[in-house]
Amino acid sequence: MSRQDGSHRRVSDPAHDDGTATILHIDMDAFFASVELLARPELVGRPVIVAHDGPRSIVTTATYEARRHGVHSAMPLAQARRLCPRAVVIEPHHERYGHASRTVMAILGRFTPLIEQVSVDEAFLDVSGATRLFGAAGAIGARIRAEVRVETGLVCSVGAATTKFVAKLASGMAKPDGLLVVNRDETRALLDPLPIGALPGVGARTQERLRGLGLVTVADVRTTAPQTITRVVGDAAGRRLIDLAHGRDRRAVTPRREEKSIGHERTFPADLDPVADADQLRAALLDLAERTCARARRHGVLGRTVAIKVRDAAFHTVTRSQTLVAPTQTGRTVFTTAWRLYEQSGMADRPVRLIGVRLEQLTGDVAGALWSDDVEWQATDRAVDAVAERFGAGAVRPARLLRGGDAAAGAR
DNA sequence: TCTGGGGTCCTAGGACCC
DNA sequence: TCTGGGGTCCTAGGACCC
Repeated sequence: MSRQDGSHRRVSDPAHDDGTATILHIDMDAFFASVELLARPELVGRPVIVAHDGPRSIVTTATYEARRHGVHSAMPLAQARRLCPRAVVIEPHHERYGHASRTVMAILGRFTPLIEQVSVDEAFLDVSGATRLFGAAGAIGARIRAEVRVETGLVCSVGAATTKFVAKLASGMAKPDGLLVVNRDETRALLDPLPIGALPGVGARTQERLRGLGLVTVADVRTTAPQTITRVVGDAAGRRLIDLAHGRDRRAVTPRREEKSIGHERTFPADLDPVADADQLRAALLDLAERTCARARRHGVLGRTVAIKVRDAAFHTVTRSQTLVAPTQTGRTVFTTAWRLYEQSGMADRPVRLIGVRLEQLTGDVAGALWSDDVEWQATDRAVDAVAERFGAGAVRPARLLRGGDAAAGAR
């Protein structure tokens, strides 16, 4: 293994890279926070937290200065503030992240078309066909890091290995601002001592269950009888875990994956009373349905199943879904279905903390929509989309949302 | 400490069909 | 009259990831 670490200006040893690593994982460091610092350079070196500032917010990203105080992603903002009172909290700007992300992905595209973007700040590259032009994976990783830094002012870490899983592991170990190449014959030695939580798919629950079997490290998983493991974590998960523990991971880098569902959800700043705040609740659900469908239309997909999610004051969460006779991308239809599901959910008499809508079973078959009974709304939706395109989303909104006014808008 | 919002995948039971 | 097994679809919930 060879590590290039920005802070020490150590250059990775090209002789170490034996060419067996052909998959790269690129992961931006503290992405949202770093993008914000580009616009606020005076904050560089200070603890910075990116979070929407609400009573129930969580930390989206924190700079390493803030992380040193124990702040991390998904932590309640209130707690983060206690841990690091001096931290500057910045409101997220998703358009900026999207823009930076596209710039980074374009840089990656110079090396291979085989790019699988996992999220705004993360991607896998299969460079097996690019080494003749650009050298081994380690060399490509180093170039990517340099070009990203020069052209965006942002820092990323890169892992290279023979499989996706190990490449991702390597980028994580290289952080911050590093590069790590793991050759094939180094894989087992790297994996064996790691805690089982390092395996993708092993979260808190699974870790607990495996610990109940006395399994602590990846080596433990590798050397345990498969049935023992599948018995506690299920068939599919168990088999995958064992494979990963052996360093086996046949998942290919797949450039475009089709989306399976689209949805929106909202947590209210304070719980809504099902009776007194019924209008607000309806307005919120309609807004979520409209936004979900606007996105579906933009993506050219329809959903056959409408699903809702309701979370009560006690954080108890329930989902309900209904499959329609014909797929839809019409806000009105999704809203009516969703509202009915809510009323029948058994949650309709309790204070609501969160409500959400999701379109599932997506199909690109627009012809299917001709059979649906919401034809008359389709023209309206198209008109709304056209105005939104010219004047920005929110220029046209259903009357119900205006009436309830800024209660609904303010909940965002 | 008090828990966001966007998703994916898996499991399990029941309905229904052959 | 009671009882198969397999396959597919639908629904609910849970775990997990970024």
